[in-house]
Amino acid sequence: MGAKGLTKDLILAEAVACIESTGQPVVSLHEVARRLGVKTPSLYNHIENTKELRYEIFRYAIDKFVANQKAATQGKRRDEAVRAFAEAYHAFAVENKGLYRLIMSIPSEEDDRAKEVAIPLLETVVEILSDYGLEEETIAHWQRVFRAILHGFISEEDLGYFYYYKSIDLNRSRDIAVQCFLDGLHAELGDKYHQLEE
Amino acid sequence: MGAKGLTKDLILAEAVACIESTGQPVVSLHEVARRLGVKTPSLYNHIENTKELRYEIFRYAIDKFVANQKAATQGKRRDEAVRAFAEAYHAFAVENKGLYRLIMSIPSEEDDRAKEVAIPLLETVVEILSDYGLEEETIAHWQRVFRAILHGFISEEDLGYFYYYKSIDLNRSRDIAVQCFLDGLHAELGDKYHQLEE
DNA sequence: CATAATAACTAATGGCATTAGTTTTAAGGG
DNA sequence: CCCTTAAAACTAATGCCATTAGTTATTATG
Repeated sequence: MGAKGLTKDLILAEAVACIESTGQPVVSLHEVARRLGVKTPSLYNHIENTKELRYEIFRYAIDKFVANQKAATQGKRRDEAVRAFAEAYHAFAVENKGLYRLIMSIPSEEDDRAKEVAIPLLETVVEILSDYGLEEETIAHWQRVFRAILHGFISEEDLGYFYYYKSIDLNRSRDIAVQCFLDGLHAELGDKYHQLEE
Repeated sequence: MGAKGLTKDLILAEAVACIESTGQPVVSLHEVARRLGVKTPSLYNHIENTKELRYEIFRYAIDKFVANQKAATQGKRRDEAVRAFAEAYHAFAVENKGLYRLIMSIPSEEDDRAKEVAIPLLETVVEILSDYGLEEETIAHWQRVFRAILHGFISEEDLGYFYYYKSIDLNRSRDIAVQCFLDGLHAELGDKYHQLEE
């Protein structure tokens, strides 16, 4: 029915491409329209406004992130899964800077829809920690600790706050952080830890 | 010389007030001018542009943050200082949401000036960790771990990503995170830890 | 009191989001 | 195969904001 065959998916794809190429979590309709060879107002036939587009990109980003994390931890359990998760998390954030930044800038600004979308991300962590046989409340705490470490590290690194001591290996620091988390988790487990490892 | 006695400091103060009241890390010149009862272009007699104003606010925010952290850890050492630092860090981020967000959004975007300004923030952490008698490289790693945990936690909390399991105490999670860090640090110290505690 | 420096202003431009209203396109019925 | 019609894409316009150029007003100082 239309003229140039513009669709919501095409707009989304172009917006994502834009975000990925700039590394910025934002993109203007102007820019997306320019890249698609249409005028800005034409986009409004397919999307509500920038906020909705942002939300759609957010959903896409979460899906991609979750898939990435699931693939990385597939078939792994406990410490091995934790380490793989951390590794994949960092790699995703580095390779998809714009999308990761978007994921980490949306929820507070948007309505509760965004929070719903992000649940699977949380679940990937909870699933791994569930394998340690901890109580649900304990898992809730440690899942927060784990995510705080992962996001905090990549965020500070991305911001340039780990720029000092630049001769000192960042990957080594990250390994220490992850090991610190694992040691803490093992301590929480107490005797149960050794039973698990048998 | 002037007409209404506008100064850079007045503009800065109003911009800060604006950021604090909205909790957002950004403020428009329009808004600042309106609150000061002048027209937007008048601001340009005192500042270069929005970027420079942002930079000035950033400096102010860092100063306030560093003062807050120094005051909180004054006279304390090692674990006690670490815990006080963490507590004060969280309190600052909660009570000065706009400024904290600004601190955590600037460096990567701005030029290297911003990185310089942020050094004292790093130093407050390094000073505390220096008390453990670790090698400089080890301090560099653990300082990164500590800051990652602190920022990661407040950031996820602020974003609403700790919204799930909302019945489970956030402060308890934070205590676990800080204790996890301390345990990791103690393990790094090995035998030296017990010597320090004597 | 006059002047020069500077503050603050008005006017204007350009980028972007958004809306209203118009034209174009193409799908489907006759 | 054409003609209708609904949706797509467009033009025009508004509003918000940053920024610049050029003008007016103020005040310190000679």
